[in-house]
Amino acid sequence: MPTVSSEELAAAAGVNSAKLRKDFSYLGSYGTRGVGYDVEYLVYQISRELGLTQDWPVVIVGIGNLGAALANYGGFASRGFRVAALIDADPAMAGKPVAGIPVQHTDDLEKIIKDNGVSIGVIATPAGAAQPVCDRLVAAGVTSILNFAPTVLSVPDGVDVRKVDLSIELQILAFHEQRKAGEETAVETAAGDGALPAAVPRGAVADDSADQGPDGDVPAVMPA
Amino acid sequence: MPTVSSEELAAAAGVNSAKLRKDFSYLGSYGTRGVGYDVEYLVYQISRELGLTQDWPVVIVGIGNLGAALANYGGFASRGFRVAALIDADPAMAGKPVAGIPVQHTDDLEKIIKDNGVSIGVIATPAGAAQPVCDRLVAAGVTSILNFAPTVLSVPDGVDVRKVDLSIELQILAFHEQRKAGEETAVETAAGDGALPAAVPRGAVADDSADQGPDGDVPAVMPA
DNA sequence: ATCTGTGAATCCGTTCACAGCA
DNA sequence: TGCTGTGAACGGATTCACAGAT
Repeated sequence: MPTVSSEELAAAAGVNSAKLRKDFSYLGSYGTRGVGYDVEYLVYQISRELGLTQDWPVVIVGIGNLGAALANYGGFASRGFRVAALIDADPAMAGKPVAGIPVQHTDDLEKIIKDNGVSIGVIATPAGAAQPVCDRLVAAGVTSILNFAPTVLSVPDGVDVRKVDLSIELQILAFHEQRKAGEETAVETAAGDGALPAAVPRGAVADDSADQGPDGDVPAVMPA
Repeated sequence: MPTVSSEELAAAAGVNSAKLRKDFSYLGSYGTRGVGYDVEYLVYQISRELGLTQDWPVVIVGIGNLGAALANYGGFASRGFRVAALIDADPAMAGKPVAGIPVQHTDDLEKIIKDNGVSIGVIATPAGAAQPVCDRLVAAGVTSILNFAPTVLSVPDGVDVRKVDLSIELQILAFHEQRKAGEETAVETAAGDGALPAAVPRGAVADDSADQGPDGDVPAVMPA
């Protein structure tokens, strides 16, 4: 398939074709009227815009189960990420290879960051260690942090943090699950008060919309 | 602190106080004019609405590094989730305890689901195994699936899927990182063409806004 | 005839601003 | 006086609809 129409792509992505065309138009005019988009060219342009054509060295700090899972995760390499180093505070881990990469000790964190020109760090430590590790990463020059620890990190301006809370995704599922259950029996919302005025406009569950995944149909209020 | 104002909560959450009040109002009138919201009561009401007061048994299928990390994750229990079973296809794993729970073999999947009344399943298998596992979970009665495998699952109507792609969060960071770098030197966007018309309205990076985490400032187009 | 690119219209979430209650 | 609850105003994002290109 050398070419795709906005219609086809939109269906695959679960969005309106006009939106897709408008979004693409912000990147430039990469389509051909009457034909569609050249797949290979489009992939290249989007990859470039997203930064996938660059090489991003990352370090993973905290090599427990999760850190090891991340180190082994195949999806990184294919997206332009290179695991430059694994770092752990446990001296017993030092030198032990995980996913083919020897674990290094936290003592050398600053040197590792600088030697590899790392600007993105992944924190997979226990909650207590996260903020100190974060501070050291930032001091050493890291400006983007992916945080898996269940803590909200504070960082100076100019540093990006994204927090991944594995249980939030489950919560979202449970929330919908609860609604599905509530559908069968009439209301039965709670104890005292009457039925809710409107609560969550409804739709999310039934309106399938190939959504899968973070972003979308999530209430905005909810502290990070 | 027995009571909070919408102003305080809004500041903590990084949103506008009017939005917070309006959102809360969808759940009912749980505040007191001139005073604020009773913290304990509010926590209870929100917990109930989100389904945190219920007990949600979940199964985790695929006990590799990631599955083990999830099984050990402390955040689940505190949010009302209970890991009812761990399931893996490797016979050698069977019986071995992970996070204090013995791993069971895939052969017993259907029975496990039914015996425990599980409606939420977590898939942490390799990509190839995900769809078959998903099909079996759904056939056995699971109606919500959290998918960590790098595959888009197809499920019948009425089943919710959320896909967590660990590398997407990294991509988002890299995207911002790229923009930060581009800021210093003038344009230098790419090779051939001129500057982009508008691309991503700008703001996301500088406008801190205690954002941390999924949802928010993510381009909507991007197939799950 | 087909499918892109985009101004115009529309929709919807956010914010304003204030009436109402404690 | 202080702060909630909410109708009305606003503004950005989505969708419509069609001119323009192949």
